[in-house]
Amino acid sequence: MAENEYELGAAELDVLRALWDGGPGTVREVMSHLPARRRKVAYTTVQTLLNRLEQKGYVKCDKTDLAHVFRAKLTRERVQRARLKTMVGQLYDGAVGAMALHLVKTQKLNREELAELQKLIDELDE
Amino acid sequence: MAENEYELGAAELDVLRALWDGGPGTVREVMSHLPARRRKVAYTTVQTLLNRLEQKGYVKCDKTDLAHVFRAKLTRERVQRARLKTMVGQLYDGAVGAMALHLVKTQKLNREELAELQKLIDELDE
DNA sequence: GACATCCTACTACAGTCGTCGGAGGATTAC
DNA sequence: GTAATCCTCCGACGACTGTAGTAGGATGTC
Repeated sequence: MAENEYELGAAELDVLRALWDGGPGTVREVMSHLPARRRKVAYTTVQTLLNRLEQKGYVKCDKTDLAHVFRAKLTRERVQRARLKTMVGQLYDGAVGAMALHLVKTQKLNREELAELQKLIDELDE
Repeated sequence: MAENEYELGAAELDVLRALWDGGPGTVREVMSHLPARRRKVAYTTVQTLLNRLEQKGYVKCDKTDLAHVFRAKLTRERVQRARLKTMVGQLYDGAVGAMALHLVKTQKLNREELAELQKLIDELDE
């Protein structure tokens, strides 16, 4: 169960992000933290998404009050890591280096980002 | 239409990879280049996948011979780039630097990969 | 020419995802 | 206390995915 970590659709992921960004909250609160492009979905849609997320183990739900309070169970980092790993396996045959290179090369890092990356490399390098 | 570039399921992606890896080929040839874990699917499954890929514009199909010959229309790089971009948007709020950092930090690059990355940074840096 | 074989076309089916509506219970506002 | 609200629960529906079976045409084999 804890395996299929990356099995999240785009809408589910947006809801999870709303939880990460806005902290725990009710359906309505979560809805208000959705990214703009997703803001116009129906209340019950968000509710459904939240429930599915709960079933999948990404979210926990406190049902003591009338309006249930949802809270992310997995951190953003955890999900990021899993997705990264999936992608490196799917598109780079597991070659992390190739993916990193490709990322830096094609997605235009600015000077600061490059510097930071440089620093990280130096640290790892000694 | 050319938009939903990343809208590929895992199985479809594996088929596309088989085309990238093995070059153009018939259903049967493509099947033989599938990654081991996907090797046991039925012939017609691969056929269906290939046809869907064609409908989506990822693959072109030469129908002159009895056994049609399929060929990838998009390069691996193109798809990688699109996926990277999607992911950076979905999970890093567009912060490419953060994603690069995270990738390098959590997915364990070896010494050579670090060196290569270093070289790339140097090049970009001047 | 009859049979085995290979290939395509079409259909199907269950599971997931995104989306919501309606029923009906709880709370609030008069 | 009655109406308006808000919330949850449940069911649904269409699109997309993964998977595959079947019909039937083309080809090769004796």
